[in-house]
Order: sequence, then structure tokens, then C-alpha cells
Amino acid sequence: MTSNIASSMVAKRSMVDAAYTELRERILHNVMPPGHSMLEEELALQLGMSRTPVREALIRLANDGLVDIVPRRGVRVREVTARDIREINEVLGCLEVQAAERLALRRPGEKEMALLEEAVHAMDVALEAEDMAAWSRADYTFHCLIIDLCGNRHLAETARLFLDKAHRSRLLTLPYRSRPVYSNVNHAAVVEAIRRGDAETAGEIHGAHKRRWTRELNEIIDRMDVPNGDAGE
Amino acid sequence: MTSNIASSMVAKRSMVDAAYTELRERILHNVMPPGHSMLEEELALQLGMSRTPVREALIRLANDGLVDIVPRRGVRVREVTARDIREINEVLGCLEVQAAERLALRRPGEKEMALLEEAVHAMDVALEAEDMAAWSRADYTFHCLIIDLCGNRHLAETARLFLDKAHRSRLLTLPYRSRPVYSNVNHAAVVEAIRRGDAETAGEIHGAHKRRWTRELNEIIDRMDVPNGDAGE
DNA sequence: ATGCTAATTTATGTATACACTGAATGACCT
DNA sequence: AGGTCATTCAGTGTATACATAAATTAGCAT
Repeated sequence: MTSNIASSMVAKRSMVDAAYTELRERILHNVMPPGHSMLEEELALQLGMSRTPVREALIRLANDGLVDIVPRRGVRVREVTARDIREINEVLGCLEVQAAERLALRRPGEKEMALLEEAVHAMDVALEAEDMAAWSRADYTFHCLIIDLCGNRHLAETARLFLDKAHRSRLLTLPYRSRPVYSNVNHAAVVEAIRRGDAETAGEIHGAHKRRWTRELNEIIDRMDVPNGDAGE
Repeated sequence: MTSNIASSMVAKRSMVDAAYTELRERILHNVMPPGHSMLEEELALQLGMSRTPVREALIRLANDGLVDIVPRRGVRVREVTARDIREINEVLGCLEVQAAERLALRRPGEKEMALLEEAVHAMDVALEAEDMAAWSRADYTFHCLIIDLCGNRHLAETARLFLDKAHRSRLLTLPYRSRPVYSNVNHAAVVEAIRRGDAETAGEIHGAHKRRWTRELNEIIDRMDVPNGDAGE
């Protein structure tokens, strides 16, 4: 049984990394859905390695908030509750607003501006073509750019984590979302403000966008059937 | 915190947890100063356990951004550069403002309000007595409360991480700080706004406070002798 | 003497072995 | 019959053993 992942991967990365990215992928793509629980040995077998690197990968995943390590019952993929969705959205929003302001203050170079405008353009094209998958990717790219280019590494790293967490909620909320016309307009306006170096406006627009989205998200959650996560735990 | 590892379980501390908290303490209290590097086996010996739990603790510490695991040179306590101080302060500020707003919206109960007011009072007393160590502790308590009571677990957990990172900078900047009279006034005003449920004011005051502090911090950093961390890496 | 290569060392990355704990099951007592 | 206690078992937490790769040093050749 050596059809494992490690052998196909460019052998430079450690097995811990291999296990980490593989398991992360599985979780983010719902191959291991929320609530699914498994044993260390089971995973080790599947990944073709011993328990040690699996354990270390699991520790990182637990740190990222993707799994819970339950003392004697193995690991459980963390449920995405309504509360989680709301909370993650709130944190991500506030970090992104800060990133947008910061980015505007930085007066990014032409190359960086081009990337941003390209992402917005891709969103427009995708929306025109009603290709929601492509739109989602472009939207993701846009948010990544805002974050990665903002110039604050700590902010970038943290926001990136939350962007990934948000991805799991996105999978749940996507079918309920209406056409995101506002997103494109807002994103374009934010880019324009960034180009002018107008941090205040960039933050304000992005913030307003996030607040609108938060309201919409709340309605979506009400319509959805997800565990609440509020009460006694 | 329903977070990751069984960190909330105080009773049955595993050796991993013991190693984690011990090493974390050592780093936060400068027993292991920035730049200090050590070997896994060395640490295992000191802590009276085998390498395995030490390794797992180190992974968590690396995830928290407190150490770097350098392939063949052991682990290094991460340096605190001027850039780090600025960045951490920025992220923490934005998360705390959000937490303060959120907390005001939540209309915390009398018990919670009492805790907040007690912390502010402790700060006043400490300032009066010129006891900077006590003031620092009370200030820390206050910020912890804002964060922990805000009602958003994800926000709380993340902000807590940054609060701890900020603690390391505090150690560096403390000798350079002037008497923090503004902090007390501002904190009191924030608490008052929270009591009124006035989220906007709470956020605004806390934000203004953070902006003032950021300016002061920049001057402090200029006067200090810390690695820059900006350029080519 | 200096530069390059090969061997050795050393610390990590990974595997395996073992012990301990909590849970499940079954037997015994009331 | 139902409940309680003991026994067993499974799965993790920890220790140890082993393999691998980088770094250093020694040796050799130019």
C-alpha cells in the first residue's frame, strides 16, 4: 500500500506538511464534512504514514480551528454553526477593512494595482456570464489581494486564516445567495479609492459593503438549516 | 473557549499542555529572550519529559508566532522587530475596537460591568500609587475583559493571541513610556459607553485612544534600539 | 595555502513500542 | 430485574529507537 500522497508529492515537503495540506483540503472541500470523526491510526493508514506526522498535522489543524481533538474519541471535523458563520464574517470584515485602509495608505505600485483591477474585471466577466464558480474564484482572489498586499504581515496571515474558515461557510451559504451585483460595484469603488490613496473612503466603502453583506448573511442563515451553536455547550 | 486542544481543561494537564504553558511563560517573561535558540532534546531534558510532547508544544508555539522552527538549528524564539510591534499593535487595535462595539451591543449584565469597572478602578489606584507593574496588570486585565466578554469567540481567541504577542513588545517599550494618564480616562469612558449600550461611541473612543497610542508608539520605537525588520527578506 | 570533496557528526523527522486512562461490557450481588 | 463493580479493551499520550539530511570538519589535491 504505497499509493500514498507523499510519494506523488515533490518529495521536498515533509510528511507533516503533506498530511496537513491534504487533510485541510479534504475538510475545506467537504470530503470530510463537519461532524465527521476519525481515528489517528485510520488517517495514518489512509495517508500512508505513521501516526506521528498525522498527529502533528492534526495539532495544526486544531490550532486553525478546523478540527477538535477529543481526548479518547479521535478527531472531529468542527461543525460550522450559524454562530460560527456570523462570528467569522465579523472578524474577517474588520480585518479586511483595516487591510483596505492600510493598502490605500501604502500607495501600491502599478503592478499591484493592475492585479487588483484584473480581479475586479474577472468578477465582472464572470457575473456577466452567470458563471458563479468563476465569480467565486475571482472574488476570493480579490480578497486575497487586499489582504496580501496590505503590507502588514501579521494582519495578512490572520486574515488569511479567516478567509479559509469563511470558505467553509461559503459552501453552505452559496446556494442561498442572490446575485452579488453589489459586490462588484463596491470592489471597483474600493480599488479606485486605493488608487487615489484615499484610505478613509476605501475603508468606508468596504465597511459599508461588509455591513450590507452581514445583514444579507443573517437573512440567509435564518433560511438555512444549520446548528445554532449559541446555547449551552 | 470551545477552541482547539483541551486548553480549557485545567485539571488534567497533559505534558504537552505543561510544556506549552511553561515555554510560553518563559518566552513572554523574557526568560527565553528573542533570538535565543535551543534544541528539542535540551528542552525535553529541562522539562523532564521526552522530545515528543516538547515537539508538539513547539508546533503550537510556532503556530502562535512565538518561535520559529529552523530545520537543523533547533527552535529560535522569534525576534520582535519594530515592524512586528507596529503590525501587532495595528491588528490588536482593530480587533479590540470591534470587540468594544460588540460588547456595547450586547448590553452586558451587572456582574460583567462590575468586572470592567473594577479593572478601571484598579488602574486608577495603580497610577495613583505610581505602581507601574500593577498598572500594567490591571491594563492587561481590562483588555482581556473587553475581548473575552465581547461575545464573539473567534474574535476573542484571535485577539487573545495578539494580546499575548503585544505583551512581548510591552516589555520592550515599557521603560520608554510616559505616564499613561490618557489610558485610564479613555478606558473609563469606554466602559461608560458600554454601559449605555452606545456601540458607536465605545468604538470611537477606543479607536481614538488606539490612534493616539499608535503615534506615541511610533515615537517610542524611533527612540528604541530594536531591529527594523522592514527590508529585504 | 586554499579550495573542493568526502566522511562524520548531529539534530531533526518519522516510525514503533509501550503504558495509562476512560469507556464499554459483563458478571455478581441485592 | 436492576444496579453496581470489576474486567477488558480500545485509543490516545508519551517514550524510545531509527533513518535522513544538513553542517562541519578533515583530508587531499592542485
